[in-house]
Amino acid sequence: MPQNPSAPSRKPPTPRERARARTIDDIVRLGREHLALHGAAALSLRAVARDLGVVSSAIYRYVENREELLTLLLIDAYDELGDEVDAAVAARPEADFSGRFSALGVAVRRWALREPARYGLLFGSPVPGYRAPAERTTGPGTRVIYALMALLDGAYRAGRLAARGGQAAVVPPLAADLGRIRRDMGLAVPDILLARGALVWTSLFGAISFEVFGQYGADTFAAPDELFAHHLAALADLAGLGPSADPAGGRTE
Amino acid sequence: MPQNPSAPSRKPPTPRERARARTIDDIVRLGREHLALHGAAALSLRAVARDLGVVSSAIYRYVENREELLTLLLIDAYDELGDEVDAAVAARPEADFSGRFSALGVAVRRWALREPARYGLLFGSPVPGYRAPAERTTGPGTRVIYALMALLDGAYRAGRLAARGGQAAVVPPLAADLGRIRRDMGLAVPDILLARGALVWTSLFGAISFEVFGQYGADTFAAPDELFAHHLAALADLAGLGPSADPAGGRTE
DNA sequence: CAACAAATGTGAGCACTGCTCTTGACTTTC
DNA sequence: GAAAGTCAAGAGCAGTGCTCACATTTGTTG
Repeated sequence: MPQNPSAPSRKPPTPRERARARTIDDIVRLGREHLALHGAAALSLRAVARDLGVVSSAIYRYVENREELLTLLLIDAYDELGDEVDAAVAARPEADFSGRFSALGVAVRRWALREPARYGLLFGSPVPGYRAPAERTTGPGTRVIYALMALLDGAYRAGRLAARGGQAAVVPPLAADLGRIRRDMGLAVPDILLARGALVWTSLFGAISFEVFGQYGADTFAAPDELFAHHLAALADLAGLGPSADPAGGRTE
Repeated sequence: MPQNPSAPSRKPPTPRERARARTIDDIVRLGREHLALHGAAALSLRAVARDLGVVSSAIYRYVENREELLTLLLIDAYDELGDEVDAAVAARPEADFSGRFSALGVAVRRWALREPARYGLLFGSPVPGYRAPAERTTGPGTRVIYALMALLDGAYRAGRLAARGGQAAVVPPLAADLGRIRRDMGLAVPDILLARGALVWTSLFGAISFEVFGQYGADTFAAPDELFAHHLAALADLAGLGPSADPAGGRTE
């Protein structure tokens, strides 16, 4: 199955290759619909094959197995989330760090509430028996954290990021891959604030997860927009971005 | 199927009822093992029946369907987590609020890391097609948030909880069930700090979830104990518990 | 253009799942 | 002892992931 596009094969795509790519795109599109409708663990290759108008076994000509389709959908979702977050952040002035942070948080929440099942695939409990291949998912999977870290670094370089609060003196040990991100991006922000950034990152996703996965009774933590904006302002404060420069910056739209 | 124990039926349990209860306990125990081994979505009634040494259809004499078993396991997990958290909190002096908060966070994290699949059932993406019945799960499901809220309320009444940070003046709107908790518990702590408590609550679970569900590459947010303790101290600060009174309070064991 | 070979589609089949239903056996109660 | 209630067994249905032998389509090449 010669379909490795990473090797620099300069050949123009043959019609066969084009048809194949189009079919795979169709499969991913149909899979995305099923995912959004019924959740990750209920994704059925046979159902996708039916919708594709083909017998069930034919799917395996294009997708190795169910895991592979899940990986494709994982990358697809990461990319869409990353695109929306990047666009939302870029829409704010470069120097408006707290505004950009707020935009990032609002964009993640909006995408999560619009695509709960896909959000669950990315940030929920892992699909049983499925292990995301790191070499294919780390790239798109780290776009949002990269955006946040770039934001914090920019604010730090501009002198707009200040350590504050109780135990700033205690330098925390960074997690392995957090150190890797620091190196890869050449971050100038000190470890204390980077750890704060990681906490803010996980806190943001914690708040959103509680809202998206409403496990409890009805809506224990179904935060309305205003409460989320309030949380977001507190997180900006925690990150060191200080009391928000634009008090209305947390509005949803 | 007269098995409702909530009605005040004073009848002593007949041998049949005892045997039946024992069998259901066995099923829950086996289900717990399968859950811990293979995850929630992979829980199979047939497999449980095999382990029970009985034919597959016999399971349905004791458990209505797969959802019912999941509900039983959900309650089981909530209770175990609640017990451990309560015990950890009670082990600290009543007036040591930040110590109790730290103990709560450490207990949740320890349980989550020890029981990742069960943690995923409680706080991960919802199992497809399964909706937890509120009337049976809200009770055990709110034990930890109740413990946290009681902690904050006690600190507030003792004059040890202070609003701090930027936008303390902005009173956030509380989520529906958060207001219910406030009423049910007769909390004295003002809404601003209660909202902070909710943020701290979601942040705590966000940090733990990222660690338990290691979706990314290897261990992007596999926080070592020290980093988690650092986060916990920041969250205590955010909750208004002030800079930790016991700097070593965040230790794991 | 014809022939070939690769790519693609087909249908049967295996092992698994949740769940239902009928049948037979057993236990408690009257 | 008979009636009523309970339980286990096994067959069966519809669904799943996945494999394999076979048939068909299709692009390329002699």
